[in-house]
Amino acid sequence: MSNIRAVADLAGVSVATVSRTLQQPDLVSPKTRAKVTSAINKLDYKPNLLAVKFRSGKTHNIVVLVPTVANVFFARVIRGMQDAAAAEGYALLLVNTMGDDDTEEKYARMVQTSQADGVVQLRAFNPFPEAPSDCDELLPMVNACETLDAPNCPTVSLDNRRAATAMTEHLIALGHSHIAMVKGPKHSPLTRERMMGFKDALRAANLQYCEELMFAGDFTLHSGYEAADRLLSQNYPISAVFCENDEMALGAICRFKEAGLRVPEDISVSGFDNIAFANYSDPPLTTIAQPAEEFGETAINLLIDVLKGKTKRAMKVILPFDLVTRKSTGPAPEKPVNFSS
Amino acid sequence: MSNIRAVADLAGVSVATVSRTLQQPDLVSPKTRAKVTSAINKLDYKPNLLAVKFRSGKTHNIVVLVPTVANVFFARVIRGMQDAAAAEGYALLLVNTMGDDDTEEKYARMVQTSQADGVVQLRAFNPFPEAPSDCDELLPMVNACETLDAPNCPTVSLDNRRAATAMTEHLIALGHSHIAMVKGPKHSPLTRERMMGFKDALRAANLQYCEELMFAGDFTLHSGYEAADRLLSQNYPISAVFCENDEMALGAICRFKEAGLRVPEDISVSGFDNIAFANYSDPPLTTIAQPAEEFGETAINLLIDVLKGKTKRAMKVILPFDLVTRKSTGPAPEKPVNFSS
DNA sequence: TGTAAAAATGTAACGGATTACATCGGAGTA
DNA sequence: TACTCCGATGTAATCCGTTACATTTTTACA
Repeated sequence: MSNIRAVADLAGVSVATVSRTLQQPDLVSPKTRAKVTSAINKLDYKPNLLAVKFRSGKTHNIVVLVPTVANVFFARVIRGMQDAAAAEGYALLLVNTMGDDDTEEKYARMVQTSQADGVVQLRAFNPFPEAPSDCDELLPMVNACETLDAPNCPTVSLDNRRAATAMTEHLIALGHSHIAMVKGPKHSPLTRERMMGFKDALRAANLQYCEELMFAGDFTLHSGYEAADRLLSQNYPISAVFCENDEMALGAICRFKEAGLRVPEDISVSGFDNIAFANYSDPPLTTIAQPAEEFGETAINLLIDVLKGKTKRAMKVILPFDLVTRKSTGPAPEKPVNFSS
Repeated sequence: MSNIRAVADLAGVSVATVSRTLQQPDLVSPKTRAKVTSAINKLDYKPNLLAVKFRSGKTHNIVVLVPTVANVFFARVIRGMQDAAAAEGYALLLVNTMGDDDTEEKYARMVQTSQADGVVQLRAFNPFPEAPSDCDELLPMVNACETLDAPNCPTVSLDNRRAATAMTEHLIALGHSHIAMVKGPKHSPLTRERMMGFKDALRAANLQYCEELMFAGDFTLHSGYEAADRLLSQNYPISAVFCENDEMALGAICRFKEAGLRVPEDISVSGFDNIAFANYSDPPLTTIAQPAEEFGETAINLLIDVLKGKTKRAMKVILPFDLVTRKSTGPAPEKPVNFSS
């Protein structure tokens, strides 16, 4: 691999001139510039960016911690991030962390070892354990989608609570009063917020919240299927199920159909996220649309502001949601089915 | 950020000793080692990996060019790659290229600019345009999933042709003789190979291949839906549709149901890939299972062999497939429906 | 105790590009 | 002609670890 000295020799100039030809061409006379350019081409010279980044201390890399790239919603967020990053000359290093704390810490350490300038974290976990969470200085990190409770880290999130309220109100308006919920992972803030919104709506409608109607899941198709299975074998009558994401809703619908139930005639099912499959399922899914690409764009732009020192305080951005009603929710049946009977 | 010299000063030793303490501790006496370690902790010293990599010329980074991380199949391949890479101490830099040639060339250039050691390419495109494709020297690249026709690049692929034959034979065995195909992108080798396999099976069964029954798609849900739409408005009778991936199959099923057709009673539909949704759709999808994680592992291991100079010739690995029969395919109806009539 | 061998540690060159500062030469002006 | 100024170019320090080689210390054994 040829280096800048080889180019300088061939062109009969100093290395400084070669560097300037590439970085600030207007400081170099046209004649010299031509000689250098020709030497560069002849040698097929490519600057060693590792050296450049080492010297300058700026990598223009951003590490993105993604719980699962398999999640269709995250895939959209990633697309948004890529556009924003490309526009600012940053490269994205995606890491599929499987939600593992150690993996996230390991990759976040790329910042401390000068391999990346900042981190976008899509999960509510602080991968910089030693960093003081009090407000001294901003972390080189932005948190998106799930809300991390850290005052020194900008955040982009949805108003999950209100969104869950809107969905629940939709179900209540259809006449449902026995509503179950399939929740996400226990420690996810998303789950907490969406559950609060769910309770808000129940309370406002004078409906009773019932712990037995809450079913655990983990955002996968399979866990939705299993939750529906447990739901079918318990004693409370239920006419609607609010799932905390689309994958679980689709898994649940699958199980209900196996049991001979019709969606939405016998039971209404709703999701959250509005993934592509939601529009092609049978029936198409009522869900909450999130501006996924915008999440990504906003996160990257916030991070770049932090990296450039433009921001002093950690911004908390909240993006709007949209209730998308399709065919998986409908009027409550006369009398909610009591499955186990 | 403290550096190795600061540590050396605090510990009262030379930088070489600090370096050795970290790299080859057994060359350092226990007493010195203790002093150095304590200094490292006191200063919270983290070696600048950019400097390390710059000096050593090895980055231990692998760039992975992924057409779309949104594709559920690729997500599984990525997981396999991560396991294999982690085991060998390599970090994966995932790039969502959107199948764009320029983006791929740009990121592949990370190898030439010393920012990465090698590339895994999941698409049939050579992102090193200037590299001679004749056999002189192996490219620092491995090609997986789609088969790139480059003699100097190791490849991991499925026997797509035989897999397509197996699927077609399955349909023929169910009595179908009017079989349509929803294809992938025109220039994808996958499409070419699967179509050849499709034709092989038709020929072997003395069935006529008919160009009018081939519908274009691009591997998205929507394109499957649209292909089904076109299929419904043409003149040939059809009793089965072989879709080149699961997303398109699910999109097609959606459209067929809208048209009031029953799957599989009126029309059988099959997919390819066996993504998670395939098992939770209505009806569950008959498809070809690919060992996705194994694709990833094999690709990484082949690449590391190349990077370490262990391999001289470009290996061509072919992984096995598995026909998974579910409920979306069934016996051919007495008389295939002619839709437009 | 002396000497050779082995172990521990230090010195300094090195990798590739950037950039502050130094130098040189030519244009412009009095 | 002499002097100033500016544009163009060169010199060399610098970023931070690694490592070949040199030097010092310790160990082992005659």
